Amino acid sequence: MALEHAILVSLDERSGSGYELARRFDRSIGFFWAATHQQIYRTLKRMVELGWVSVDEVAQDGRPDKKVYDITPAGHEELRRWVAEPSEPETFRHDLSVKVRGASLGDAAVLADEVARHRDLHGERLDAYRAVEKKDFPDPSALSGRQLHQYLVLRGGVRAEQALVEWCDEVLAALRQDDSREDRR
Amino acid sequence: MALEHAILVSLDERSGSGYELARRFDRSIGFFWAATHQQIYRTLKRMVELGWVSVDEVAQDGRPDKKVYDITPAGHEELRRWVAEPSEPETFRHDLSVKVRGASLGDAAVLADEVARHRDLHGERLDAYRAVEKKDFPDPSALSGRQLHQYLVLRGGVRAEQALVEWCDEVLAALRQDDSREDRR
DNA sequence: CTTTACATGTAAGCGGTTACATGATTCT
DNA sequence: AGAATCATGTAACCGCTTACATGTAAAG
Repeated sequence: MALEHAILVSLDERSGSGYELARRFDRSIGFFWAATHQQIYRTLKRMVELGWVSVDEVAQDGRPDKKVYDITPAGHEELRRWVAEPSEPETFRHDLSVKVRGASLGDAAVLADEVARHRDLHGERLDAYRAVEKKDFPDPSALSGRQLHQYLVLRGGVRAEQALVEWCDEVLAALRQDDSREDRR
Repeated sequence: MALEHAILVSLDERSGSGYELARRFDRSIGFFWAATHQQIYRTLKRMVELGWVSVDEVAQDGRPDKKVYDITPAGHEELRRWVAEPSEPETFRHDLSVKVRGASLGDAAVLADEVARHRDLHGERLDAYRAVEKKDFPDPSALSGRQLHQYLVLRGGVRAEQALVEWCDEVLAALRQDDSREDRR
C-alpha cells in the first residue's frame, strides 16, 4: 500500500491540509496514484497516530478551520525506508480490455464508440501532460534532484497515455475493418 | 467491478472449474485482469446465485472432485449488457512512480537498482507476449471475430510493457547521469 | 440564486489480500 | 523425501468506494 507514502512524498514537498492534499491528488500526484478526500482524511488520521505527520489546527476567518499536516522526522525515516524496499509491479486491471475480449457477443459498433471515447479521454490527458512538460520543464537536460524526479514521473504519464491512445487507434482500425468485412459476407 | 465479467468472458470461451479459471487468470486473462483463486471461488459462488453460471459436480478418480462451471443464457445477457455499458478508464496506481518522486530523500543508487529490476521484469513479460503473438497470431491481417479480439488485447499488453520498459530505461539513464553530476560537485 | 471553492468528517458495504486448512497424486 | 500439481474452501483484516452530513463565502 502506497497511499501513505504518496502522502508523505506530497507533504515532503509542501505541508498542507487534507483538503489541499486531496486537490493535489486530483492533479499532479493523481497522475500515478488516485485518492478521494475521504481516503486521505482517514489515512492522515492514522498517520498522526503512527507519528509520521504532525497536525497544526489553524483558525481562519471567513473560512472553516483547517488542519495543516506536516511530515515528521519519523515520517521522513519511514519514507526513506519504503523507497529503498523492493516492490512488485502493480497488477493490471483494464476494463476496456475485458470488454474488447467480450466483444464477439454484442454489438461491435457500440464497443467501437466506447473505444473511441476512451481514445479521446486519453488524448486529452496526454495533451495536458505535454502542456505541463513544456511549461514546467522546458530544458530537461538541465534538471537534477527533486525536479528531475518530478519530470521523470511526468514522462511516465506521457508514455502511458501515449501507449493507450495508440492502442485505442489500433483497436478501432481493426474493429472497423472486421465490421466492413462482415458486411461483405 | 469487472471480475465477474472477466470470468464470464473466460467461461464463454470454455467452461471450467474454479481451479482451471484461476490458472487462466495466471496466464492469458491475467494479462489485463489479476485474480487469486480465493477471489475466483467466492465470485463463482455469487455468480451461481445470480444465475449467470451453472455448476456441474464431476467426480474424478485419483483426483479431487471438481465443480465445472458454465455460462448460462442469463450470463450471456449480462455480459452483453455490461460490454455495451460505458465505463471510465481505470485509475492509475503506480508504486514505482511514487518511489521515483520520493527518491530525493534516500539513496538514488538503491532506487536505480530497483528500477533496473522492474525494467527486466517488464522486459520478460514483453518477450513472453511477443512469443505468443508470433506463435498464435502469425498473420494478424487475416484475423476476425473472437480471434481478432484476443489478438487486440494481447497487443495492448505488448504496448503497455513496451512503454514501461522504455520509461524504466529513461529513468535509469537520467538517475545515473544525475548521480555522476553530483559526484563532480 | 445557484454553483464552485473551502473544509472535514461518519457510516455502510464490498472487494481484495493474506493466512490457514486439507488431502491425494505425480514428478524430480 | 520433498516439491509441484490438482482441487476447494474458511476466516480475518484491510483498504477503497459511495452515500450521507454540515456549513460558510465568493463568484457567476
